[in-house]
Amino acid sequence: MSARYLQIASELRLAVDRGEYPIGSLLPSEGELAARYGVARGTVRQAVALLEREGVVTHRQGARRTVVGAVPTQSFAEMQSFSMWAVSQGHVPSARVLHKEVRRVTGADVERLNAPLGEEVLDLRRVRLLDGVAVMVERTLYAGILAEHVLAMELTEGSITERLTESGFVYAHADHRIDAVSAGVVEAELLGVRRGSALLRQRRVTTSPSGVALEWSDDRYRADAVTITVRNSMSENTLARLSARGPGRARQVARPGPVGSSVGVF
Amino acid sequence: MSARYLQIASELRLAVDRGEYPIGSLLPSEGELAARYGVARGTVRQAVALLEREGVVTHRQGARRTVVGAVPTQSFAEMQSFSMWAVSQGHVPSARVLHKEVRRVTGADVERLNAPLGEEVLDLRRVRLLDGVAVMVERTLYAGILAEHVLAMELTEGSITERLTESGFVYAHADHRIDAVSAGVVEAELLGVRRGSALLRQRRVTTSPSGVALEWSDDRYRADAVTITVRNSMSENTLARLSARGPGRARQVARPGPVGSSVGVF
DNA sequence: AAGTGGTCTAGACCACGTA
DNA sequence: ACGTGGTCTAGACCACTTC
Repeated sequence: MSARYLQIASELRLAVDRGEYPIGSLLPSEGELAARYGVARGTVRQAVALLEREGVVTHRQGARRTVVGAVPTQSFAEMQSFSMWAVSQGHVPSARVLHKEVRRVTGADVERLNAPLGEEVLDLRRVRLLDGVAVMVERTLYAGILAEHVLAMELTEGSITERLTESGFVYAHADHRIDAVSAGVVEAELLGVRRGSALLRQRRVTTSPSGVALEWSDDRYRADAVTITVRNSMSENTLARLSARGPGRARQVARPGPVGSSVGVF
Repeated sequence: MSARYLQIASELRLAVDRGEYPIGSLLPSEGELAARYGVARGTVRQAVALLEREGVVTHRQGARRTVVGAVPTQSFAEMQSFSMWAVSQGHVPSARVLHKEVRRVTGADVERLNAPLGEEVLDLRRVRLLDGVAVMVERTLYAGILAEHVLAMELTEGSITERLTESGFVYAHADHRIDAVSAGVVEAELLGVRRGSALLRQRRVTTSPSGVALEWSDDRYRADAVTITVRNSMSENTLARLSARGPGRARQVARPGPVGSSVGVF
């Protein structure tokens, strides 16, 4: 049986979805909820803290919590895996392999993917399709410990992440860097768009619970295929906006180079 | 004086930055920290929970927490305000006003900005500059209650958000939708890039603690000017990836339209 | 088996918002 | 002034990891 505070959070979440607590209305007080569910106030606080992190309610010290609505956040796994995401959205995902190679991390990888120089990795490049339409080109470097597992898999369908999870690898953390790039010749061809058109790029480093990096990836989406959403709040911010040419304190944006040029071969 | 758990979190964060707890090392146990700081274990748990949400440490039930490193997250205010962000990064922000008008929300706004039809708003469009270079075009709709305050301000420098905060308006929540678009003729001209080149678009709805929307905005950055970063974890996810043409369950991506076309007049 | 984090209790006092 | 959330205590038991 799951923890009591998770049950309470679920019940409250459902009640919000059902419209029992309409958007803009106030949640009952912690004391009242504690009495209603027969638990200590601390347990209720765990439940509402969870809803707050999910963006369902807000807090203002001294006043009751306000319902701000249900949010379309996804599980960590769905954010990590294109396949799992696609299935959860009712689409049929697939892939076409472009390149597959075990090698060591080079200088170019360090810059592009933040991967540590010299590490042995599996370099996998694929085109990803949604209901048969190419929407993304991805390049993923899998850490050495994952390489043999991935190499043994069918790579054109199903979720690599899901199968790695079943093999006992746990993904715990991910850092995402999101920006826009222009499609190069190769990408334009693969995605069926014009050269130079806008792509949404998501670069990601995923780590295990003990902090070991498992994957470095560079995904480039057709601009019309996806939108990434983030919700943040005063009490909770995992977002940052960075100058593209270095983390601040410098004048590096003072004279930007030409924009709209090709980003080269993917 | 700030809360004890915040002090403890700060001390631990500094200790990590100083290298006292190197990346990959284990944090002392909760019991030990409680003894060291002379507080109850619950207080220590509040502190480490904060560090966990910030992405500094991970958790694994039964094992000590692992240090995964310091992260460049920004305050909520810095994410909300271009000016405050720029200053914090060591740049000089400024703005040029393109359009300023009090009017009612139209159908086009609803689609573009998720604003409620018919609401009275201040429509402000500006070009934003970093150290004198145009890097972003923004369109912001300010809720009626903010309009008179904003109209009374100097709009070419300084932070509107900051001044509204000083006037007592509190920003508590923000929903961000991030994608890539191609520069239209007007945007290309304003930003000094080629027509059709990639822009990073960030659309945002900001709400007060009581859930009332204060601002709807559409910011379009030169692709070479900024990167947005997000950190998420298994226990904490505020991220979602959406099909651009509706929230899933549909076949709407099956036959995407032409990509790379102009997005029209900003 | 021992250590550690996860959950929960029952109570206390303080800071803030509302009226 | 009162209600409500924010913080903190001291102790308990369980689930999981590690040895």
